[in-house]
Amino acid sequence: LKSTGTDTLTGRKRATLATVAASAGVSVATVSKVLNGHSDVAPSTRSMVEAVLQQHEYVAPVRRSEATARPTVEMEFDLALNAYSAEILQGAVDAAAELGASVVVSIKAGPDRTVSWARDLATAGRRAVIAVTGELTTSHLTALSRARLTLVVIDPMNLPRARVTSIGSTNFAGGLSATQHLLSLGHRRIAYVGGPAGAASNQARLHGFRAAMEAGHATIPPEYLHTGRFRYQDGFARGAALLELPQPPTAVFAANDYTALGIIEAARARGLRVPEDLSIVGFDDTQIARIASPPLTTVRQPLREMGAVALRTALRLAAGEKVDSHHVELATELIVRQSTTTP
Amino acid sequence: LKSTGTDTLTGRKRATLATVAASAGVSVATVSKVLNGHSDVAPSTRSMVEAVLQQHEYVAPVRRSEATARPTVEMEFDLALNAYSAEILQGAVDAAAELGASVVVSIKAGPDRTVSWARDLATAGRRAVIAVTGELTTSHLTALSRARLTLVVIDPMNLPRARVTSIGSTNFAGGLSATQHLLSLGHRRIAYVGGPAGAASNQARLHGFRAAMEAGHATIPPEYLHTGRFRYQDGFARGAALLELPQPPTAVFAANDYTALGIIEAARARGLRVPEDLSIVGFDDTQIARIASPPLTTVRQPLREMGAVALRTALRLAAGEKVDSHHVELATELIVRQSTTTP
DNA sequence: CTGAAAGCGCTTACAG
DNA sequence: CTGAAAGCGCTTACAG
Repeated sequence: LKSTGTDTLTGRKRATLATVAASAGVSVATVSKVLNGHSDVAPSTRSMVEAVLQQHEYVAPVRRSEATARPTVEMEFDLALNAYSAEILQGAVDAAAELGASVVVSIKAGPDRTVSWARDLATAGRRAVIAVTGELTTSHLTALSRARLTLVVIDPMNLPRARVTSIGSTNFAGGLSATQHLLSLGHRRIAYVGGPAGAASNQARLHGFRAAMEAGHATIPPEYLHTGRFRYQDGFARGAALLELPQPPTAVFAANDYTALGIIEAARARGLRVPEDLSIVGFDDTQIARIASPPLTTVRQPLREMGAVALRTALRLAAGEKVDSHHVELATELIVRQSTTTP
Repeated sequence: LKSTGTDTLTGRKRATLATVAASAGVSVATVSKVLNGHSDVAPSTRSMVEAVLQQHEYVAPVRRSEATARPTVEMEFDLALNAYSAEILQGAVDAAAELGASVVVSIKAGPDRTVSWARDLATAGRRAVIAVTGELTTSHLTALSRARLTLVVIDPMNLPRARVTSIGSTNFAGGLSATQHLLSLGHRRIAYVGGPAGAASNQARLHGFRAAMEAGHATIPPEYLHTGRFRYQDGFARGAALLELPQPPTAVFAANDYTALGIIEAARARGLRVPEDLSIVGFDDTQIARIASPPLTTVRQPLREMGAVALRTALRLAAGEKVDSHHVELATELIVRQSTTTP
């Protein structure tokens, strides 16, 4: 006859009003009033009860309507939304629609994730959290696991040591094919304008670049190697610096499309033509690659599909199913447009 | 001691398992099993009970957590997500975060909205729906009003005759200032590459263009007027056509940024330089305007703020508050960058 | 301001 | 396959 109240994922019992009341030395009724913000509770009692609720990690019970009807996943973006986020989100929303699920969008605000943040999400009935391109901190992970929320990360900035499920793409292969493309056109002086030195995706792209250059017996002068933050401004500034060099590159591999567009503009501002005077390859194949002038040769990341896979994986994990692999890498593909030609 | 179970909005009693069981002539236990998909129910009983549930419009009880903690708004985009949607969404999500609300993203899939679609949203606990740049059909409105859901539209394609709350921007003033800018640079041969002929925002921009041209005593040859669908390809195709003309324009006002980028590329593909050989003004000031090559002179719509205002208005209306006006227009502003110069 | 107690809406182990 | 009944977790009118 008893309902266990057991959390399916962790096996730990969920705190009930009764638990909390006993622990706080008050009646269940009083705890209920505190939870509902009723005014007829002494301030001192209220704060004491609130502390005990915290301590027991009380979460409102999940109703069937929440539990079955429309699973909801929180998709959290680290930065302002843009064409890149839009593609990933599109994939997740499409996949959710197929499964009858919902996607809530949020944008990381505070400096770091707190336990109460995660608990609020659990209370609001979220099944899982998908973090996009975020930096995974220990507090982030702790908060989520305390709240018993499933986490899936897309293209994380750092590779977490804990066993976190992540979705990425074949960045090394992408860097390799972008560079091989430039080499095969006859370029030898090729620069790389990358992302943050610590970013996992940037490292993989850089190593792909290096591997192709070595295989092609092309040297990389140190002044051809730049880091950045995946932004247009980085491309503009680094691109300008590269073009000032006594021996400027004839081609640049940019670590993403925004950076590539910045380099295009740096070239245009100096009266140089792309691709005649400078070839540029980007990375991502967001919408901006197609509408750039000239249209950008770039390495396609299947962003929509990454969003879709993340959503499906998150839901599967939240339902207690196993997934084959804790890290999935989808294939990248070189898309040749008009920003590259022979030197 | 009784809890009313009354729907606060309609005053109608919500059906409970007991109601349904009595009506179906079975026990409460059986209804519960049907709802939870347990296997120990005869198929005939199951389908009969399901029919009665339907008929009584049974909805699972709403928990405190759903009812108070986090109001949720459904934001529905008519087309695939892009840089434009991203800006609006960003504004809505930021405003929601301030109010402790959540934004669920969906993308219009089917040809038209059904009553069950709206009821599903109500069942899932949505407080309101925000429709972005959609075409408002009667069935859309009927479905929402039947489900007693608040609707706010952003930049709708058609001006609904019913009293719908809508958020837009000063498109006429924007079209005017874009054109005045080109005229003041000395241009006389100015073309307009617009959106759909029936789109309200396009009409207002076109009339702003016309008003400025008339005031400046500049004539508009009919072949300088084009419609489109706000897409890059439209700009590319129409731009190419304009440049083929025996008497090509020296400047083009494009009805949005995507169209403007298409025109830039059409010019570049013909060996023309922007702005030296052709000046171009866009509309929206999405991120792509800043990263275009050259950076695009454009009319800024405060897209983020439009998203924020829509969200706040939707929540206010859903809470039963009155709003001052059923149509709000936020101010546009000309942003001069590098795609315009003297002819 | 507090809590005992009634009650609500739902679920479930079990008897038939 | 069905339902009476125990029970869970929560809320609330009311007595003190």
